[in-house]
Amino acid sequence: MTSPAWSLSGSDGVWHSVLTTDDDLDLALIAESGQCFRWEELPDGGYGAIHKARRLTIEPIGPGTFGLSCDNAEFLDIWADYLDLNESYRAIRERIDAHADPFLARAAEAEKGIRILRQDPWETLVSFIISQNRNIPAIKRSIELLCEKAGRACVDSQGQPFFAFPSPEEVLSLGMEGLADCKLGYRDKYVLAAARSVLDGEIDLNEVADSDADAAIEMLMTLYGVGKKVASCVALFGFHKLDAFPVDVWVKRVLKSEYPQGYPLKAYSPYNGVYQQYMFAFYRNGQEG
DNA sequence: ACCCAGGAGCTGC
DNA sequence: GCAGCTCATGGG
Repeated sequence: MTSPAWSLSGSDGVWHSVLTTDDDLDLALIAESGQCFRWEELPDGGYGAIHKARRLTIEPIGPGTFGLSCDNAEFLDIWADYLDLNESYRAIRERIDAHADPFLARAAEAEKGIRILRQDPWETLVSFIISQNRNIPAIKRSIELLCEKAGRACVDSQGQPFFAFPSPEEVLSLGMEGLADCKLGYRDKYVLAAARSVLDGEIDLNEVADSDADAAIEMLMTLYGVGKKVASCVALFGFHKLDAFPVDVWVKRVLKSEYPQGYPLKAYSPYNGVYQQYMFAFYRNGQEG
């Protein structure tokens, strides 16, 4: 390993800790990437990110510099891993050959700063089951309702209350009646079934974690209400299988318009999921840049 | 009013 | 097997 592309300093009088990095890190692009549903934009340009039973406030305060609401110890323990800071996304971008694939090069340049967060597998599974057939505001609303209804009440270091994502037990104990308040529509039975499958051991999330992208997707697809698209998203965002390549309507458009001869999945392994994120964002954001 | 978003479950080949 | 339907649901 080379030396990390990031470092921490102590309190600057305003923030508890300050992160400095020269790798790709754009909070707005991550928040809008569709991979996470519990990031909230704050009035001062920062973001509040909820992960398990913790909440981080992070705000850009200069080039490659970010103010943090946590201390160094918590950042090293939790958030450096969550933000996947030990992976160089610049290096992943630089593998793209701009002559061979000018479109991907353009997309990656326009969307550089996206990272694949290391989110909780169970939370990601339920979130993407909820996501099917819906837009992001609707997904966020349902997830918040589910957390309020079944998650543990928590308070962050600044005294702000929030709810943790409910465990499989907590979801199961809600039952169909409790889930009805979460505006899940017909997906309620899928969410309940996922909780049962995890608790029954019908699916072993640790085994999914130990598998490669294709095997992980296959296992996830055995769950009721989980098809290939949702399984690929869960593999990529919940199990950090960077080679998983979710195909949704936007990516279908990309493949049809930009790669009529076929997309070189083999050549881009094991980073297909990262490149998918650039292309997805580039098309969805209207191919600016 | 209308369009958008994935998966299940069916039909017909 | 697999292509092509229909259904269920909530938000913009």
